[in-house]
Amino acid sequence: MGIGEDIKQSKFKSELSKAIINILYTNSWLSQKQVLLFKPYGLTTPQFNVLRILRGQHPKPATINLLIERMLDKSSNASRIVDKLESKGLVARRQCPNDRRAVDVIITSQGLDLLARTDLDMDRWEDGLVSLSEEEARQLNVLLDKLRA
Amino acid sequence: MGIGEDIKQSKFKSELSKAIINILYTNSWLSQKQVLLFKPYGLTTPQFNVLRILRGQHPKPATINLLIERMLDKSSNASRIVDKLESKGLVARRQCPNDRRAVDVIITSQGLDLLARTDLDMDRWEDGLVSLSEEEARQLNVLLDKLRA
DNA sequence: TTAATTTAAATGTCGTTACATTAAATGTAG
DNA sequence: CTACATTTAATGTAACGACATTTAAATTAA
Repeated sequence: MGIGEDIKQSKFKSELSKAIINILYTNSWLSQKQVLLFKPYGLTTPQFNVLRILRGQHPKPATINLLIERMLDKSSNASRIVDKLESKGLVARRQCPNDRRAVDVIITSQGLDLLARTDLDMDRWEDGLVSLSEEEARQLNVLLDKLRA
Repeated sequence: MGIGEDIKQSKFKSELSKAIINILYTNSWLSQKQVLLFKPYGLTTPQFNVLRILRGQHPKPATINLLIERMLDKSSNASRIVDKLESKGLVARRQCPNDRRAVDVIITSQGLDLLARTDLDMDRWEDGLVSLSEEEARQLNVLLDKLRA
């Protein structure tokens, strides 16, 4: 179903303005699916994303600033997301030895375990999105990158 | 700049998983720009979207349910968005004559005026996104629609 | 070295979102 | 008709986000 039927809007000013709405709508569509995916693990999407960044760094720590820099949604509050993850024992905070202002955040083995379990679901979910070929996905990436240029 | 550099992630599991992240990231990029666009008019993005739906219906009214159905982000609370718009005099509520449970929401002339002024800014902003040709935007729409299929 | 500036993270706040519940009107089955 | 279920919108709430402020440490300049 095209974006037109999805939001019941029959005409658009241009393909570009349609594409902008299409991206916002597709984002909402994807996000909704992700929320459902993470919910059984007691994770919100931002929490999941932070955990993934920390796993990418592992065994090196990440500072809060590094988390902010890499988060998809820059506006969310990294400090409080780390609070939540820490209270669940999924990450640990330590004072950064080089710079006492900074905080080293590392993913715990519990955090790694949890992510490992979500991996299976994530893979299954992405495999379910068979509607795009690898080449089409590549093309989509090119166009999105170009849009932001 | 490609998504890889933007979020400092060098490798992705597949082009598809990269595309998913790319959509989420591009959404965040677009949303941020929209927030700045609407701010001078004292509108949030959901408020703006509801106003646009109401203008699309004008002079017919829309029920709350119709707004929910057409909103890009289904999870936001249409009733309270209408509260905000009503308190600013941009929309008006009337009881629906056919069904007394339902509420007819219409955009006021003030609301139409405000939207007319934002139109200029919206056009200018979209015209600023010259990075994609009409054909490329069309292709982007095809790929996004296909992804959601 | 001291004072001023910048940087990192945490916190306070206010509005919004997400989700469940409520209230009222309508629809439906017995 | 009556009772029960469904639908429509509004509301209560707890958590989250956006954004300014604060606190502490590091950097820079005088």
